[in-house]
Amino acid sequence: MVSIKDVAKHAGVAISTVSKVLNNYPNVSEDTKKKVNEAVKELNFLPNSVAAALSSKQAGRVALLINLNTRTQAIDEIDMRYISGAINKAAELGLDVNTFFFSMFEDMTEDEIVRYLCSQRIHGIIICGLSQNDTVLQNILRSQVFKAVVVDAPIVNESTSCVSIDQEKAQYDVAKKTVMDNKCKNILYIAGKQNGYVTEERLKGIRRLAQELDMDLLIREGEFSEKKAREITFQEARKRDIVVCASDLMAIGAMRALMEMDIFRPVCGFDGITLMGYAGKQMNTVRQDFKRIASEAAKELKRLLEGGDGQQIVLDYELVRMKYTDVLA
Amino acid sequence: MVSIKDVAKHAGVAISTVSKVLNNYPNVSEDTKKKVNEAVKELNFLPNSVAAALSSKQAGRVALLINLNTRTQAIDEIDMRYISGAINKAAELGLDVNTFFFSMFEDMTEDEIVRYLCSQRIHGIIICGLSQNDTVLQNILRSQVFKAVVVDAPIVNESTSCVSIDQEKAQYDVAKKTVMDNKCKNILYIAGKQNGYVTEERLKGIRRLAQELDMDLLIREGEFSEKKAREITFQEARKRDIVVCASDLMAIGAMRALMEMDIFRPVCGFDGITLMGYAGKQMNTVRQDFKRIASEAAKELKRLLEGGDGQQIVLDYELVRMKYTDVLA
DNA sequence: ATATGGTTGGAAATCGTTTTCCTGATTATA
DNA sequence: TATAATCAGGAAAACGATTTCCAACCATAT
Repeated sequence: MVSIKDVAKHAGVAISTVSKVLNNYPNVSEDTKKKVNEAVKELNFLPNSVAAALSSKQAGRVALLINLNTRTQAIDEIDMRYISGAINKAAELGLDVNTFFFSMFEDMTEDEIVRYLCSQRIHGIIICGLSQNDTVLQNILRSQVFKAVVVDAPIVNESTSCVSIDQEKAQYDVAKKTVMDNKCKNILYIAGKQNGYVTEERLKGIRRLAQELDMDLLIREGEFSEKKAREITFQEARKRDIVVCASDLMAIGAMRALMEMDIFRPVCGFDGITLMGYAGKQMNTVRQDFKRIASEAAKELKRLLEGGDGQQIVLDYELVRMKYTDVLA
Repeated sequence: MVSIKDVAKHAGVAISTVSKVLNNYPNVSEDTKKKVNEAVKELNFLPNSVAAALSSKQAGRVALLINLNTRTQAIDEIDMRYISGAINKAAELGLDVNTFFFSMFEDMTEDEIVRYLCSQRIHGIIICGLSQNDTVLQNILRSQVFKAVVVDAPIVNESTSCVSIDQEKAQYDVAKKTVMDNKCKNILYIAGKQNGYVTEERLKGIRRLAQELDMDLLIREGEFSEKKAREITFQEARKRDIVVCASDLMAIGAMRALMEMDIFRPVCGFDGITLMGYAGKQMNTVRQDFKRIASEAAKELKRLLEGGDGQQIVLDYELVRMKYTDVLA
């Protein structure tokens, strides 16, 4: 393997000069720059990133922590968007990404996790799917050992940023649109899982809507489960004008139940996953651009690593109506 | 950051001794081992993996190359299983994994890709989704610069292994079962994409079946597209007893078409993705354990990196019948 | 002609390990 | 008892970059 030393010899300059050229330092004449660059070309030299990392100590190594949804593979799509968004952007920014899953740390203590990540020379992390009761990771973030960007959890401090859409407003918007279009008088809301940040925000949204329109609002906890939503729908939907769900998966469960009950109720979901196209009937939902979210997270992490302060980033969403022909495009 | 030097000083031994203890070398007395381990504990020392990698040169760094399906996010599930399977296993084996997507290399030449991976100090790669006409990557494999394991492509040489199920037999099996159960006389086969390895193998399988049972076989190319399969079904299914598809996604397209035509034909798919549960009707399919496939690939790569020779690995599959209630479990 | 200041490029230290020798000391063998 | 063989542990040279510091050089101002 050809090293910087070989390049230096071949170009007839010192090692340090080569390094300077490679890293665009000032104080190098155009002349020597050219000599070095030629030598690099001729010898087919590529810098050893490991050595560079060791030497410069700012490795730019980043961990992508994904809380793989274990509930159903039907929504792998979301995790996949997170992963591809983060990895692509990070590569573009010259960050070296290692992907991990929460499950790997399941039975580790805070200390062990920190030690493990440190031994991997991780300096920054992107966290997708952190739940409010995951105290272990929360403590790690609080300790500020790492620069971090959290998706969909409201954690901001000196070295931690978060990125998300406005969950409250999105829930309000999609429900309002559906209610208006269908002239509903009361609402069945199938919420997410207790204590989750997005669950709470979306609840606020639907409550605001109900209050504003002076509608009766029945809230049941669906735990983001298709099955649970299905059951709740069987129990409650007859007496209700609309079923608003805190996730697409639950919306699908609700819709199938309604079809089996052979009654019509408008249903709206949240997320905008492809599976919505297969639900049998059209539904309104909030399309989140998960790829963009992760990509922004990567960008933000880069900023933090370069010394920026933590902040909250809020991204757009889109109200859409999903049907089978969409997925055929 | 506390280094091996500090540990050595604290334990009253030489740096090399600490290193030996850490790496379980022989020729260290229990006594000094204990001293060193205590020092490690007390100082909360964790080895710098970057320095270790630089020094030992056998970084064990591995690239996971995923050819993200761009067709539809409905089958992200497959890529996700590949990723989680490979990453989890690799972590367990102590391999350091970097995930890349084919799209990143789209407009790079062979040389550039090799150079890029080398600069990342990648020694081994796992490739998922390599197509037969991707000559760039094929050449890289042929050049044997890297140890590699390829999923679903029959490439074996000194430093390359492949892992896959027996595609031919699986297609034969699932089609035979469906044909038998429904007493069909002729077959509409919706094939994959021309020149693909799995496409060819599955074709062999269905041909063998047709020949063996002396059935008429109409083959149309579905290109793994739901839409295409849908169109083909509209055109051809009326005159046929069964629709055998080379992928679940196509099977879903076919099934929806049949439902719209309001005729019944048995349909069978291939892959075993969750989406099958949402198709509306039950279908037979071949369940591939993608996670296991990737996990075996990681294990095999480790073996190659340790000097083993390339080989072909064939894994099991399972015939299943998928329905909506399955996905609710 | 000398002092001053700004470029340019090289020498050498450094990052934190691994690994190769090498030296004593201890044990086994003849 | 002499000699060989084994073993524990240390010194120092890698690994391949980055970075600091310094010397040499040139131009400009005095």
